[in-house]
Amino acid sequence: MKEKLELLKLLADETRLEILNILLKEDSYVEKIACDLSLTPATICYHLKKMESAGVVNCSRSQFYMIYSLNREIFNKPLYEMIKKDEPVIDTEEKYKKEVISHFFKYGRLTQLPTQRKKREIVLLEIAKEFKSGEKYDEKEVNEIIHRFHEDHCTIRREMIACGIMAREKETYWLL
Amino acid sequence: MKEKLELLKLLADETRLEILNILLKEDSYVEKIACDLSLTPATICYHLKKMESAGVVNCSRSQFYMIYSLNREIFNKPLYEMIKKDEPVIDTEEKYKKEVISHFFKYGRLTQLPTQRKKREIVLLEIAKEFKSGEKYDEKEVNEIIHRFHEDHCTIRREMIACGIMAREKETYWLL
DNA sequence: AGAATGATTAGAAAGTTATCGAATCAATAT
DNA sequence: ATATTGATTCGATAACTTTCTAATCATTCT
Repeated sequence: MKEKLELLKLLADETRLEILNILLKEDSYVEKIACDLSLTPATICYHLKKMESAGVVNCSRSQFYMIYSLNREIFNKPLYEMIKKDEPVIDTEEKYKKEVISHFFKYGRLTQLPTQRKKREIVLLEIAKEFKSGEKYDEKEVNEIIHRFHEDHCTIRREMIACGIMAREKETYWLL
Repeated sequence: MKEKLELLKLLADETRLEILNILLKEDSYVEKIACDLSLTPATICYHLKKMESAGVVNCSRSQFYMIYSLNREIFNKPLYEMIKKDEPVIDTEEKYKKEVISHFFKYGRLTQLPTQRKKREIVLLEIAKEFKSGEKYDEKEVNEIIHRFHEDHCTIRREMIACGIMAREKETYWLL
């Protein structure tokens, strides 16, 4: 998206449009363009460098001169393509997680602990979001939090440890 | 050309692109857009009015709200169309004149006086360019000038009068 | 090597534009 | 009528961009 905006900004300048129209006819070089447009070479150089770094023009040295040429492919897109925001990339993994979660949770409660290991992990990680990373919890606190999701807090607590989501030492639990 | 530049300038702004993408999804109104983008209504209004006057969006009132919508046709052009300078309009009349002139003149001399009235007039007007408007010429001078184009200066001089390109009073000639 | 030529960069000045808060306008509802 | 709600306009400010001059760089020619 950012790149599209940059390209539009490049094109939205009278001098640069003039330069592009010159290059549309034939390749040219800094001094010549400067002369054509009655501007200083410094100014033309400024614009050409800007456009070069955006890939709009290319340049190559020939003897004394830096010959600039158009990268014409860029202009084939319809204008529509230039304004349309790219869709946020759909992460299939993320999508799958959402499906699993919406399948096993109803009204914020876990309906049943999945038997498939992968799904179970997703569900447990969802519950684990209720714990703060770095904080210590005693067993009673852990049970209370888990209980908000499901009756059988013992099984789930045990699974948390088994999956390596939480760790325990004596009576203290924390997120890994 | 100017209009194209104006349109490009309109599109080359992050906020306006955001607004356009909102309108791409559905029509909306000032306050809503302002809220979506975390900007003040004044700012959104500024952009919308700018785009409206360029014909990019349309607006219509509905109850309390000014509903803005996209004018989608604008975005169908390829980007190429946006940068290319419009060709200077080819005047077919002018083109025809050039053809006639290049057909009847060789190396600056009139090869033959066209018989077709229209063509004859074009040729005569071409010769008439050698005379200064507002200046008086005697017959000798007129003949001399015409002679540069053709042997038969008498016929041509007479035709000049007949076609209403020059006028004569006694021995004096002038351009009309 | 050094002179010449064209390109590039840096820094400064001038112009343009996006944004906001405040004031005003326009339509609706009480 | 008057209060309310949303839209618009105005004036000020801050940020950005174009352009220039002057200095520097890179290549070619003598």
